[in-house]
Amino acid sequence: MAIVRFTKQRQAVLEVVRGSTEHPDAAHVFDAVKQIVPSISLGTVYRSLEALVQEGHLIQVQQPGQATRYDARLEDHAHFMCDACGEVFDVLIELPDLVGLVSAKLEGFGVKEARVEFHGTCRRCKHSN
Amino acid sequence: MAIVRFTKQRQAVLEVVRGSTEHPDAAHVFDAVKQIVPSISLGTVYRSLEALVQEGHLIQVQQPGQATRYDARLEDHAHFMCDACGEVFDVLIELPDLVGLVSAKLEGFGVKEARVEFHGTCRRCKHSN
DNA sequence: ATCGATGCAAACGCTTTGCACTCTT
DNA sequence: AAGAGTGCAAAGCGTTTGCATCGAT
Repeated sequence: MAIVRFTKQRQAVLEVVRGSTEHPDAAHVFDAVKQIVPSISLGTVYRSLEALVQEGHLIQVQQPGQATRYDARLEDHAHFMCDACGEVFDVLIELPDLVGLVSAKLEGFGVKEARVEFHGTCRRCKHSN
Repeated sequence: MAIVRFTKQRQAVLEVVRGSTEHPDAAHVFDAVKQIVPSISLGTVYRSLEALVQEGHLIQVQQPGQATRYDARLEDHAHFMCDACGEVFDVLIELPDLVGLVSAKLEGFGVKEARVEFHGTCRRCKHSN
């Protein structure tokens, strides 16, 4: 499903995610977008996010048992998830070529992507106890 | 929540996951366990799986937008998820020490775990088109 | 004017939970 | 006998979808 019409709703959704550093989920995007387009519905937020992901303008960040979050940072990167506060941090560090490593071993498989997700305690949570 | 009573339901749930190579989700476990304990309910399957995870007898495998799957293989390992058929494969390959790598860079963070998830096309799906 | 996008509300799938009852300990 | 575990059904939550209407092209 390609975006063929650039409505104010989709522009607003994209702006909100781009302007956020917190990897917002659909509900947070909804709240923020309402300030720009008060009449927007949650369904439209979901449809817009999906379209923007398909178009390659956003990526999804999944956290076990939580709502899908969205990230406007398109370069390949990992995420750190704080198990205490739930916050998600970008990990902008060059990692080894895992796809190459695994491709060599998984004969006949088409390995396209490696997603890396770190877990632990963030700086703030670690220091506040 | 520790398991303080080993009921036949929990034993059956653990046996089913241990005896499966397909990383079953709660519904699949439910279907299989019914052959052993016909009266079991889905709620009990969920509670048993949760307890077994807490106790360290099972781990969870999450696939974006899909039901949580369970894995009785306890050693640290990655997973390969086929984007075509949805099947999940264990990746039993020694990977670089990502936690150490990232710990050195994320000053003040307590990095405990790195989860690695490969995506692409499995052997069967790749060869059938 | 077309037909993709929207708003609304209902429905969905997975999971959790309240309650009375059961059965391991 | 105590209270953790069970079965059942209802509810919860994130997400999707049907439909009539709106509006970008």
